[in-house]
Amino acid sequence: MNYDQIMQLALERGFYFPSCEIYSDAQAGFWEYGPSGVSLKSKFIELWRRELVRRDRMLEIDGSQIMSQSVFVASGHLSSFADPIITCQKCRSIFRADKLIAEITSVVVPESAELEQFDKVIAEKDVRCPKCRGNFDNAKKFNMMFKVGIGPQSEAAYLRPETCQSIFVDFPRLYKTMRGRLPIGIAQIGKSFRNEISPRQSLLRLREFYQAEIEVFCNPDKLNDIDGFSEIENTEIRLMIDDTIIKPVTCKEAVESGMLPNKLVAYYLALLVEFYQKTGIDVNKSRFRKLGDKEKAFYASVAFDFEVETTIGWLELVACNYRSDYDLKSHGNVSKEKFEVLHDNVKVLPHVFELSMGIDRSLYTILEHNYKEDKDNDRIFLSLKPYLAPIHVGVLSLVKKDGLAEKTEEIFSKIKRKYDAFLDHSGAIGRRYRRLDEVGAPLAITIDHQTLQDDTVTIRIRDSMEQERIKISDLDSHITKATSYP
RNA sequence: GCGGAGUUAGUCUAGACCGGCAUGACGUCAGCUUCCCAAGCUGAAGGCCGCGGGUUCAAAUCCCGCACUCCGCACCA
Repeated sequence: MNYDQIMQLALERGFYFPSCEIYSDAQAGFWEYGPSGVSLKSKFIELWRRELVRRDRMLEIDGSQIMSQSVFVASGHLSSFADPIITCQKCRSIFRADKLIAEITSVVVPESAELEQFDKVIAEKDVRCPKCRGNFDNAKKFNMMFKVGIGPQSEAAYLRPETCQSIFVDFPRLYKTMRGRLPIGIAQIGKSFRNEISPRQSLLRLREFYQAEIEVFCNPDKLNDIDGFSEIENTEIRLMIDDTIIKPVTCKEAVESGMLPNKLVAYYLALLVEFYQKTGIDVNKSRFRKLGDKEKAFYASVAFDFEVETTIGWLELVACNYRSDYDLKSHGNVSKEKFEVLHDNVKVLPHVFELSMGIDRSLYTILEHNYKEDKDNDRIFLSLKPYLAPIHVGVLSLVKKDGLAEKTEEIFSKIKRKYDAFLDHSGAIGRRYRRLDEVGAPLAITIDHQTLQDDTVTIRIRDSMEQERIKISDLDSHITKATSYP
């Protein structure tokens, strides 16, 4: 399977498609989820809640997507999330001002300097376009945040570039009112917005995208004091340090050998792997890659990317950043709010370990890793985990006549509220099975002539194509058993 | 943003060099038939050929601009 086949399936079966596609001014980097995509996404999120939020007793919030300017002054995004750029007047090529100046003149102007400083150096040293020798326009800041104007005065605010800022901002209230105790995870699912220069590859690089973020607030002096560590100490993760080889190690070994800095980090990396295993992504094709200093985000002191292998290369699904006290300290300074909490009768400013998950990319990977070409049976099917399948069960009449259609509809209405069921009478039965296979429906029940006599139906299993006959009265428990979360 | 290649129905696609009724397949829908794995038959719907402009009696086709998609570069918390 490859990217194009997934794309075609996504378009044909209602997983996702370009936004505003009927208009020619549609912008790149915006995609919509269709019915199958929404269903898959909701189930993925429910699994995330089960395996991370509830398992670790995290607090989940739902914050605003538009946040005030001060938030991003404090977070550093206004200065650090923007690149100083210069445009060649002649060939319109764009360069990073600081990098080009450093390269040509060896004068170092910091990235966050005032724009006039770049212009000054460019004029003094006669810096010209390396491609065409043209002169440059004045330097500009390209900020990846979308700015919005609030109210009639258009006061500056921004669409959040990451969901975690509301978690930091809300931390004092949550900690007080929810009886917080370190370490504590606060989680959020929602949209983030980044003005990417060149969005690419549908769900993989979007300007508006879903994140599932977890910020673990912890006492920096107690990073090896983790209650649940024994639960995961034998969980195997695949670590890549120094961009060399991927080494499968248990979490216990990783901490003891110093590959991971502490038990807290190991614990959450393990939860992540256990979660992804249950999504049906092949974790044997995954790695935690330790980032070098140049690659890390401006706020991170230690960072691991959880990456998976796909047909278009390694894909980052989760950024795991040890943000230390960077965020709470700066929000404390800018807002004057107190972020210290009492832990074992000592006042501490918590540190933060972050798991920032890209949902859209995860969903793409689920599709790709589960896309199966079954040449023997001339079919394509998605071997999705039954609890993630957009449709749990197809409800089919073998033929429409002889009262079978009516009986089928009767059975369908009995289960349609509880399961994602799909009713289908039209065409040959084999064709209807194939359609269900392509959206990954794990089960199909078929109503035939025998149903009218003894109230039994056949139930077909997607992966094996085998069928068994069960009583209608057992249908509910059978489907529940087959489609419930692990 | 730069360079390259593209954009024709839900999906894939012929036609473009050489301007003249937009082709085929799959899929979809209805009916017949069959009755447990994409069978067959009949019929139907679905396109301002990415958008805008220009040349022309006439543009999917030639020219210009733009948008989008893909590849490479750059960028990427």
